[in-house]
Amino acid sequence: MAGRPRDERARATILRRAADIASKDGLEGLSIGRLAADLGVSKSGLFGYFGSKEELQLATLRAASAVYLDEVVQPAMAIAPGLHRLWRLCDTWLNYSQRRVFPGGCFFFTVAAEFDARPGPVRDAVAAAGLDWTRLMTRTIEDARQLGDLVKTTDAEQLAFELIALLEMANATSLLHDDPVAYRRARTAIHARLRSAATVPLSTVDVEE
Amino acid sequence: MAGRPRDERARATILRRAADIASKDGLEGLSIGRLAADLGVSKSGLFGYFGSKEELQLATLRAASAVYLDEVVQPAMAIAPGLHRLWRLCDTWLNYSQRRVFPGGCFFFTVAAEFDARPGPVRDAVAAAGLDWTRLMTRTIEDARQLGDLVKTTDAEQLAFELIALLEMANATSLLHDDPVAYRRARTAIHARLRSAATVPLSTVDVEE
DNA sequence: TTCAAGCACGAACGATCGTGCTTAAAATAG
DNA sequence: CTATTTTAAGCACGATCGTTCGTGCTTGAA
Repeated sequence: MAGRPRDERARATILRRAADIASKDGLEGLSIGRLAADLGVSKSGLFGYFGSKEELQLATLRAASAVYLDEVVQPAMAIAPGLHRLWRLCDTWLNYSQRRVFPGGCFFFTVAAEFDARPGPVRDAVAAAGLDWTRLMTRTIEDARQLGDLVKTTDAEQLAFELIALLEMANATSLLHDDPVAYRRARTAIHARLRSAATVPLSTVDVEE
Repeated sequence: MAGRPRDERARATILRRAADIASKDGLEGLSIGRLAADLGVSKSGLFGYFGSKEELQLATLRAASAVYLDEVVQPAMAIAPGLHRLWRLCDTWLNYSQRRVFPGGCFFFTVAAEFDARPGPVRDAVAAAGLDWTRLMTRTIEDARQLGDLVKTTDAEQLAFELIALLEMANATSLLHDDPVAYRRARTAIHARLRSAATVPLSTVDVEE
Protein backbone atom coordinates (compact mmCIF):
# COMPACT_ATOMS: atom_id res chain seq x y z
CA MET A 1 0.00 0.00 0.00
CA ALA A 2 2.64 2.48 1.04
CA GLY A 3 5.03 3.80 -1.57
CA ARG A 4 8.27 5.69 -1.48
CA PRO A 5 9.11 7.70 1.67
CA ARG A 6 9.43 11.45 1.40
CA ASP A 7 12.89 12.75 0.77
CA GLU A 8 13.31 14.81 3.90
CA ARG A 9 16.94 15.55 3.25
CA ALA A 10 16.28 17.11 -0.14
CA ARG A 11 13.44 19.09 1.33
CA ALA A 12 15.66 20.38 4.12
CA THR A 13 18.33 21.37 1.61
CA ILE A 14 15.78 23.32 -0.40
CA LEU A 15 14.44 25.11 2.64
CA ARG A 16 17.85 26.02 3.98
CA ARG A 17 18.71 27.64 0.70
CA ALA A 18 15.31 29.27 0.56
CA ALA A 19 15.92 30.82 3.97
CA ASP A 20 19.27 32.16 2.83
CA ILE A 21 17.71 33.82 -0.19
CA ALA A 22 14.74 35.15 1.77
CA SER A 23 17.04 36.70 4.35
CA LYS A 24 18.39 38.88 1.55
CA ASP A 25 15.49 39.35 -0.85
CA GLY A 26 12.50 38.57 1.33
CA LEU A 27 9.92 35.83 1.03
CA GLU A 28 8.34 37.53 -1.97
CA GLY A 29 11.67 38.04 -3.66
CA LEU A 30 12.21 34.34 -3.21
CA SER A 31 11.00 32.97 -6.55
CA ILE A 32 10.53 29.30 -7.30
CA GLY A 33 12.30 29.55 -10.64
CA ARG A 34 15.40 31.18 -9.24
CA LEU A 35 15.51 28.84 -6.29
CA ALA A 36 15.25 25.82 -8.57
CA ALA A 37 17.92 27.13 -10.91
CA ASP A 38 20.10 27.89 -7.91
CA LEU A 39 19.81 24.30 -6.73
CA GLY A 40 20.13 22.83 -10.23
CA VAL A 41 16.71 21.17 -10.24
CA SER A 42 13.59 21.69 -12.27
CA LYS A 43 11.05 24.29 -11.31
CA SER A 44 8.13 21.87 -11.36
CA GLY A 45 10.00 19.26 -9.39
CA LEU A 46 10.76 21.72 -6.63
CA PHE A 47 7.23 23.07 -6.76
CA GLY A 48 5.89 19.57 -6.10
CA TYR A 49 7.40 19.61 -2.63
CA PHE A 50 5.15 22.41 -1.51
CA GLY A 51 2.19 22.78 -3.83
CA SER A 52 2.06 26.53 -3.64
CA LYS A 53 4.34 29.48 -3.15
CA GLU A 54 2.63 30.34 0.10
CA GLU A 55 3.33 26.88 1.47
CA LEU A 56 6.95 27.26 0.44
CA GLN A 57 7.06 30.54 2.32
CA LEU A 58 5.53 29.00 5.43
CA ALA A 59 7.85 26.01 5.26
CA THR A 60 10.83 28.33 4.84
CA LEU A 61 9.71 30.20 7.91
CA ARG A 62 9.54 26.98 9.93
CA ALA A 63 12.97 25.95 8.71
CA ALA A 64 14.40 29.32 9.71
CA SER A 65 12.80 28.96 13.13
CA ALA A 66 14.64 25.70 13.64
CA VAL A 67 17.94 27.35 12.75
CA TYR A 68 17.14 30.22 15.09
CA LEU A 69 16.39 27.79 17.88
CA ASP A 70 19.70 26.04 17.37
CA GLU A 71 21.82 29.13 16.99
CA VAL A 72 20.30 31.53 19.49
CA VAL A 73 17.88 29.98 21.93
CA GLN A 74 19.49 26.68 22.86
CA PRO A 75 22.97 28.04 23.64
CA ALA A 76 21.39 30.48 26.08
CA MET A 77 19.00 27.97 27.63
CA ALA A 78 21.92 25.65 28.22
CA ILE A 79 23.03 27.72 31.19
CA ALA A 80 21.21 28.41 34.43
CA PRO A 81 18.46 31.04 34.62
CA GLY A 82 19.34 34.47 35.87
CA LEU A 83 21.20 37.57 34.80
CA HIS A 84 23.96 35.55 33.23
CA ARG A 85 21.53 33.71 30.97
CA LEU A 86 19.87 36.97 30.04
CA TRP A 87 23.14 38.45 28.93
CA ARG A 88 23.97 35.25 27.14
CA LEU A 89 20.71 35.35 25.21
CA CYS A 90 21.53 38.83 23.92
CA ASP A 91 25.06 37.77 23.18
CA THR A 92 24.12 34.70 21.18
CA TRP A 93 21.64 36.79 19.21
CA LEU A 94 24.29 39.34 18.32
CA ASN A 95 26.69 36.59 17.36
CA TYR A 96 24.03 34.92 15.26
CA SER A 97 23.47 38.17 13.39
CA GLN A 98 27.15 39.04 13.19
CA ARG A 99 28.26 35.62 11.94
CA ARG A 100 25.71 35.91 9.14
CA VAL A 101 24.16 32.55 9.81
CA PHE A 102 21.80 33.86 7.15
CA PRO A 103 23.65 35.92 4.55
CA GLY A 104 21.09 38.73 4.77
CA GLY A 105 21.42 39.05 8.54
CA CYS A 106 18.60 38.00 10.82
CA PHE A 107 16.00 36.18 8.72
CA PHE A 108 13.13 37.30 10.92
CA PHE A 109 14.08 40.94 10.82
CA THR A 110 13.86 40.89 7.03
CA VAL A 111 10.56 39.06 6.75
CA ALA A 112 8.96 40.92 9.65
CA ALA A 113 9.64 44.23 7.94
CA GLU A 114 8.39 42.74 4.69
CA PHE A 115 5.06 41.47 6.00
CA ASP A 116 4.29 43.86 8.81
CA ALA A 117 1.83 45.79 6.66
CA ARG A 118 0.14 43.11 4.55
CA PRO A 119 -2.46 40.59 5.66
CA GLY A 120 -2.41 36.86 5.15
CA PRO A 121 -1.24 33.57 6.63
CA VAL A 122 2.44 34.36 6.13
CA ARG A 123 2.13 37.59 8.04
CA ASP A 124 0.32 35.74 10.83
CA ALA A 125 3.09 33.16 11.03
CA VAL A 126 5.75 35.87 11.08
CA ALA A 127 3.90 37.68 13.85
CA ALA A 128 3.59 34.46 15.83
CA ALA A 129 7.33 33.85 15.55
CA GLY A 130 7.98 37.38 16.71
CA LEU A 131 5.67 36.90 19.65
CA ASP A 132 7.47 33.69 20.61
CA TRP A 133 10.75 35.54 20.62
CA THR A 134 9.40 38.43 22.67
CA ARG A 135 7.91 36.03 25.19
CA LEU A 136 11.15 34.10 25.50
CA MET A 137 13.02 37.31 26.20
CA THR A 138 10.39 38.44 28.68
CA ARG A 139 10.43 35.13 30.52
CA THR A 140 14.21 35.13 30.68
CA ILE A 141 14.07 38.58 32.26
CA GLU A 142 11.29 37.58 34.63
CA ASP A 143 13.29 34.53 35.74
CA ALA A 144 16.27 36.73 36.51
CA ARG A 145 14.06 39.10 38.45
CA GLN A 146 12.48 36.38 40.54
CA LEU A 147 15.91 34.96 41.25
CA GLY A 148 16.88 38.32 42.68
CA ASP A 149 19.38 39.21 39.95
CA LEU A 150 17.26 42.16 38.86
CA VAL A 151 15.56 44.71 41.06
CA LYS A 152 12.04 43.78 42.12
CA THR A 153 10.51 46.76 40.29
CA THR A 154 11.82 45.60 36.93
CA ASP A 155 9.15 45.68 34.21
CA ALA A 156 10.01 42.56 32.21
CA GLU A 157 8.02 43.48 29.11
CA GLN A 158 9.45 46.96 29.05
CA LEU A 159 13.00 45.71 29.42
CA ALA A 160 12.44 43.07 26.73
CA PHE A 161 11.23 45.82 24.42
CA GLU A 162 14.38 47.82 25.01
CA LEU A 163 16.82 44.94 24.67
CA ILE A 164 15.26 43.63 21.47
CA ALA A 165 15.30 47.16 20.07
CA LEU A 166 19.06 47.29 20.55
CA LEU A 167 19.61 43.86 19.02
CA GLU A 168 17.65 44.67 15.90
CA MET A 169 19.25 48.06 15.56
CA ALA A 170 22.67 46.40 15.54
CA ASN A 171 21.52 44.02 12.82
CA ALA A 172 20.01 46.76 10.68
CA THR A 173 22.88 49.22 11.02
CA SER A 174 25.52 46.60 10.39
CA LEU A 175 23.80 45.54 7.18
CA LEU A 176 22.86 48.89 5.71
CA HIS A 177 26.12 50.67 6.48
CA ASP A 178 28.44 47.71 6.59
CA ASP A 179 29.36 48.88 10.05
CA PRO A 180 30.62 46.24 12.51
CA VAL A 181 30.84 48.88 15.24
CA ALA A 182 27.06 48.60 15.57
CA TYR A 183 27.43 45.35 17.46
CA ARG A 184 29.73 46.91 19.99
CA ARG A 185 27.31 49.79 20.45
CA ALA A 186 24.52 47.32 21.14
CA ARG A 187 26.63 45.42 23.66
CA THR A 188 27.62 48.62 25.38
CA ALA A 189 24.01 49.78 25.64
CA ILE A 190 22.73 46.40 26.80
CA HIS A 191 25.47 46.15 29.37
CA ALA A 192 24.65 49.57 30.76
CA ARG A 193 20.94 48.89 30.77
CA LEU A 194 21.35 45.60 32.61
CA ARG A 195 23.75 47.14 35.08
CA SER A 196 21.13 49.74 35.93
CA ALA A 197 18.59 47.03 36.72
CA ALA A 198 20.88 44.42 38.25
CA THR A 199 21.32 43.75 41.93
CA VAL A 200 24.64 42.01 41.31
CA PRO A 201 27.68 43.14 39.28
CA LEU A 202 28.05 41.98 35.67
CA SER A 203 31.71 41.22 36.14
CA THR A 204 31.61 37.84 34.47
CA VAL A 205 30.42 39.17 31.13
CA ASP A 206 32.53 41.10 28.69
CA VAL A 207 31.30 43.79 26.36
CA GLU A 208 34.38 43.61 24.19
CA GLU A 209 33.72 40.90 21.65
CA MET B 1 10.81 75.28 -29.33
CA ALA B 2 8.93 74.28 -26.22
CA GLY B 3 5.88 72.06 -26.51
CA ARG B 4 3.56 70.92 -23.79
CA PRO B 5 4.80 71.62 -20.26
CA ARG B 6 5.45 68.67 -17.99
CA ASP B 7 2.81 68.37 -15.38
CA GLU B 8 4.74 68.77 -12.15
CA ARG B 9 1.64 68.39 -10.05
CA ALA B 10 0.75 65.07 -11.63
CA ARG B 11 4.27 63.88 -10.99
CA ALA B 12 4.02 64.80 -7.33
CA THR B 13 0.71 62.98 -7.08
CA ILE B 14 2.22 59.89 -8.60
CA LEU B 15 5.19 59.93 -6.25
CA ARG B 16 3.11 60.50 -3.14
CA ARG B 17 1.01 57.49 -4.02
CA ALA B 18 4.13 55.51 -4.88
CA ALA B 19 5.55 56.26 -1.45
CA ASP B 20 2.35 55.08 0.20
CA ILE B 21 2.48 51.79 -1.68
CA ALA B 22 6.19 51.32 -1.08
CA SER B 23 5.77 51.85 2.65
CA LYS B 24 3.60 48.74 2.65
CA ASP B 25 4.97 46.55 -0.14
CA GLY B 26 8.47 47.91 -0.58
CA LEU B 27 10.06 49.56 -3.59
CA GLU B 28 10.21 46.24 -5.44
CA GLY B 29 6.62 45.42 -4.64
CA LEU B 30 5.79 48.80 -6.13
CA SER B 31 4.97 47.89 -9.73
CA ILE B 32 4.37 50.37 -12.52
CA GLY B 33 1.25 48.60 -13.74
CA ARG B 34 -0.45 48.54 -10.38
CA LEU B 35 0.53 52.12 -9.64
CA ALA B 36 -0.88 53.28 -12.98
CA ALA B 37 -4.11 51.34 -12.50
CA ASP B 38 -4.37 52.75 -9.00
CA LEU B 39 -4.13 56.29 -10.34
CA GLY B 40 -6.33 55.63 -13.35
CA VAL B 41 -3.66 56.42 -15.93
CA SER B 42 -1.93 54.34 -18.56
CA LYS B 43 1.12 52.33 -17.72
CA SER B 44 3.20 53.77 -20.55
CA GLY B 45 2.14 57.30 -19.73
CA LEU B 46 3.26 56.93 -16.16
CA PHE B 47 6.40 55.19 -17.30
CA GLY B 48 7.28 58.21 -19.41
CA TYR B 49 7.69 60.34 -16.32
CA PHE B 50 10.64 58.30 -15.15
CA GLY B 51 12.05 56.22 -17.97
CA SER B 52 12.91 53.25 -15.80
CA LYS B 53 11.73 51.51 -12.70
CA GLU B 54 14.93 52.35 -10.89
CA GLU B 55 14.42 56.04 -11.55
CA LEU B 56 10.87 55.72 -10.23
CA GLN B 57 12.26 54.13 -7.10
CA LEU B 58 14.83 56.86 -6.62
CA ALA B 59 12.26 59.58 -7.26
CA THR B 60 9.91 57.95 -4.77
CA LEU B 61 12.69 57.94 -2.23
CA ARG B 62 13.29 61.66 -2.76
CA ALA B 63 9.59 62.38 -2.45
CA ALA B 64 9.43 60.42 0.80
CA SER B 65 12.43 62.35 2.09
CA ALA B 66 10.57 65.59 1.54
CA VAL B 67 7.59 64.30 3.49
CA TYR B 68 9.90 63.12 6.25
CA LEU B 69 11.54 66.53 6.40
CA ASP B 70 8.17 68.24 6.73
CA GLU B 71 6.68 65.84 9.23
CA VAL B 72 9.61 65.02 11.48
CA VAL B 73 12.63 67.24 11.06
CA GLN B 74 11.17 70.71 10.65
CA PRO B 75 8.81 70.61 13.65
CA ALA B 76 11.77 69.70 15.85
CA MET B 77 14.17 72.20 14.33
CA ALA B 78 11.60 74.92 14.87
CA ILE B 79 12.46 75.06 18.56
CA ALA B 80 15.71 76.01 20.22
CA PRO B 81 18.61 73.51 20.43
CA GLY B 82 19.03 71.56 23.63
CA LEU B 83 17.42 68.76 25.54
CA HIS B 84 13.94 69.99 24.73
CA ARG B 85 14.59 69.84 20.99
CA LEU B 86 16.11 66.37 21.36
CA TRP B 87 13.00 65.10 23.06
CA ARG B 88 10.87 66.85 20.50
CA LEU B 89 12.72 65.16 17.66
CA CYS B 90 11.97 61.73 19.13
CA ASP B 91 8.41 62.77 19.78
CA THR B 92 7.72 64.02 16.28
CA TRP B 93 9.19 60.81 14.90
CA LEU B 94 6.91 58.66 17.03
CA ASN B 95 3.94 60.78 16.05
CA TYR B 96 4.89 60.53 12.39
CA SER B 97 4.99 56.76 12.68
CA GLN B 98 1.90 56.53 14.84
CA ARG B 99 -0.21 58.82 12.66
CA ARG B 100 0.60 56.59 9.69
CA VAL B 101 1.70 59.45 7.49
CA PHE B 102 2.62 56.52 5.27
CA PRO B 103 0.11 53.70 5.60
CA GLY B 104 2.85 51.11 6.05
CA GLY B 105 4.48 52.98 8.92
CA CYS B 106 7.85 54.63 8.46
CA PHE B 107 8.72 54.53 4.75
CA PHE B 108 12.43 54.37 5.42
CA PHE B 109 12.19 51.51 7.85
CA THR B 110 10.49 49.41 5.18
CA VAL B 111 12.86 50.20 2.34
CA ALA B 112 15.97 50.04 4.51
CA ALA B 113 15.09 46.50 5.56
CA GLU B 114 14.32 45.70 1.93
CA PHE B 115 17.57 46.93 0.45
CA ASP B 116 20.03 46.41 3.29
CA ALA B 117 21.39 43.24 1.69
CA ARG B 118 21.37 43.97 -2.03
CA PRO B 119 23.71 46.22 -3.97
CA GLY B 120 22.81 48.99 -6.38
CA PRO B 121 21.98 52.68 -6.64
CA VAL B 122 18.72 52.37 -4.71
CA ARG B 123 20.46 50.76 -1.78
CA ASP B 124 23.07 53.51 -1.84
CA ALA B 125 20.38 56.17 -1.78
CA VAL B 126 18.57 54.42 1.08
CA ALA B 127 21.81 54.17 3.02
CA ALA B 128 22.54 57.85 2.40
CA ALA B 129 19.11 58.81 3.72
CA GLY B 130 19.71 56.67 6.80
CA LEU B 131 23.05 58.32 7.35
CA ASP B 132 21.47 61.76 7.11
CA TRP B 133 18.97 60.81 9.77
CA THR B 134 21.62 59.37 12.07
CA ARG B 135 23.73 62.48 11.68
CA LEU B 136 20.81 64.75 12.41
CA MET B 137 20.09 62.85 15.60
CA THR B 138 23.76 62.86 16.58
CA ARG B 139 24.09 66.58 16.00
CA THR B 140 20.94 67.30 17.97
CA ILE B 141 22.43 65.34 20.87
CA GLU B 142 25.79 67.02 20.53
CA ASP B 143 24.14 70.45 20.57
CA ALA B 144 22.32 69.57 23.78
CA ARG B 145 25.57 68.35 25.29
CA GLN B 146 27.51 71.48 24.40
CA LEU B 147 24.70 73.59 25.77
CA GLY B 148 25.12 71.80 29.08
CA ASP B 149 21.79 69.97 28.99
CA LEU B 150 23.55 66.61 28.85
CA VAL B 151 26.52 65.48 30.89
CA LYS B 152 29.90 66.24 29.36
CA THR B 153 30.78 62.56 29.02
CA THR B 154 27.80 61.84 26.78
CA ASP B 155 28.74 59.83 23.69
CA ALA B 156 26.50 61.40 21.06
CA GLU B 157 26.82 58.60 18.49
CA GLN B 158 26.15 55.97 21.11
CA LEU B 159 23.09 57.78 22.41
CA ALA B 160 21.82 58.35 18.87
CA PHE B 161 22.13 54.62 18.25
CA GLU B 162 20.08 53.83 21.32
CA LEU B 163 17.35 56.38 20.70
CA ILE B 164 16.88 55.43 17.05
CA ALA B 165 16.74 51.78 18.11
CA LEU B 166 13.79 52.57 20.36
CA LEU B 167 12.00 54.60 17.70
CA GLU B 168 12.26 51.89 15.09
CA MET B 169 11.28 49.19 17.54
CA ALA B 170 8.09 51.09 18.29
CA ASN B 171 7.32 51.35 14.59
CA ALA B 172 8.01 47.67 13.94
CA THR B 173 6.14 46.32 16.95
CA SER B 174 3.14 48.54 16.39
CA LEU B 175 2.84 47.35 12.80
CA LEU B 176 3.48 43.65 13.22
CA HIS B 177 1.38 43.17 16.32
CA ASP B 178 -1.05 46.03 15.89
CA ASP B 179 0.08 47.14 19.31
CA PRO B 180 -0.23 50.86 20.11
CA VAL B 181 1.37 50.26 23.52
CA ALA B 182 4.72 50.05 21.71
CA TYR B 183 4.80 53.82 21.34
CA ARG B 184 4.36 54.33 25.04
CA ARG B 185 7.12 51.82 25.74
CA ALA B 186 9.44 53.75 23.47
CA ARG B 187 8.56 57.07 25.13
CA THR B 188 9.10 55.56 28.56
CA ALA B 189 12.50 54.17 27.59
CA ILE B 190 13.62 57.35 25.86
CA HIS B 191 12.51 59.45 28.80
CA ALA B 192 14.46 57.28 31.23
CA ARG B 193 17.52 57.23 29.01
CA LEU B 194 17.54 61.00 28.62
CA ARG B 195 16.99 61.52 32.33
CA SER B 196 20.07 59.43 33.04
CA ALA B 197 22.17 61.66 30.79
CA ALA B 198 20.54 65.00 31.50
CA THR B 199 21.86 67.68 33.80
CA VAL B 200 18.44 69.29 34.04
CA PRO B 201 15.04 67.76 34.82
CA LEU B 202 12.73 66.74 31.96
CA SER B 203 9.72 68.17 33.68
CA THR B 204 8.42 70.00 30.64
CA VAL B 205 7.98 66.88 28.54
CA ASP B 206 5.29 64.33 28.96
CA VAL B 207 5.64 60.62 28.37
CA GLU B 208 1.92 60.04 28.32
CA GLU B 209 0.68 60.64 24.79
C1' DT C 1 6.69 -9.72 -8.79
C1' DT C 2 3.29 -6.38 -8.63
C1' DC C 3 1.59 -2.13 -7.18
C1' DA C 4 1.17 2.37 -5.13
C1' DA C 5 3.33 6.50 -3.84
C1' DG C 6 6.88 10.04 -4.37
C1' DC C 7 10.29 12.38 -7.29
C1' DA C 8 12.09 14.79 -11.29
C1' DC C 9 11.46 16.48 -15.61
C1' DG C 10 9.83 19.19 -19.95
C1' DA C 11 6.30 21.73 -21.81
C1' DA C 12 2.88 24.86 -21.60
C1' DC C 13 -0.65 27.77 -19.34
C1' DG C 14 -2.41 32.74 -18.34
C1' DA C 15 -0.88 36.69 -15.93
C1' DT C 16 2.15 40.27 -14.98
C1' DC C 17 6.62 42.29 -15.07
C1' DG C 18 9.56 46.34 -17.19
C1' DT C 19 10.19 48.46 -21.46
C1' DG C 20 10.01 50.01 -26.25
C1' DC C 21 7.41 51.88 -30.56
C1' DT C 22 3.62 54.28 -32.71
C1' DT C 23 0.03 57.51 -32.86
C1' DA C 24 -3.26 61.16 -31.66
C1' DA C 25 -4.19 65.02 -28.66
C1' DA C 26 -2.52 69.26 -26.62
C1' DA C 27 -0.07 73.39 -25.86
C1' DT C 28 3.37 76.81 -26.94
C1' DA C 29 6.20 79.61 -30.51
C1' DG C 30 6.14 81.91 -34.48
C1' DC D 1 -3.58 80.70 -37.35
C1' DT D 2 -0.11 77.35 -38.46
C1' DA D 3 3.85 74.81 -37.15
C1' DT D 4 6.41 72.49 -33.76
C1' DT D 5 7.24 69.59 -29.99
C1' DT D 6 6.12 67.21 -25.92
C1' DT D 7 2.75 64.38 -23.58
C1' DA D 8 -0.05 60.35 -22.83
C1' DA D 9 -2.25 56.52 -24.48
C1' DG D 10 -2.55 51.94 -27.13
C1' DC D 11 -0.32 48.14 -28.40
C1' DA D 12 3.11 44.65 -28.45
C1' DC D 13 7.61 42.68 -27.11
C1' DG D 14 10.35 39.23 -24.40
C1' DA D 15 11.03 37.67 -19.87
C1' DT D 16 9.55 35.82 -15.72
C1' DC D 17 6.02 34.84 -12.45
C1' DG D 18 3.20 30.84 -10.08
C1' DT D 19 0.92 26.88 -11.55
C1' DT D 20 -0.83 22.60 -14.01
C1' DC D 21 -0.26 18.55 -16.64
C1' DG D 22 1.62 14.36 -18.45
C1' DT D 23 5.19 11.19 -18.21
C1' DG D 24 8.94 8.21 -16.86
C1' DC D 25 11.67 6.62 -12.97
C1' DT D 26 12.72 5.10 -8.33
C1' DT D 27 11.51 2.98 -4.19
C1' DG D 28 9.46 0.35 -0.48
C1' DA D 29 5.47 -2.46 0.87
C1' DA D 30 2.14 -6.05 -0.33
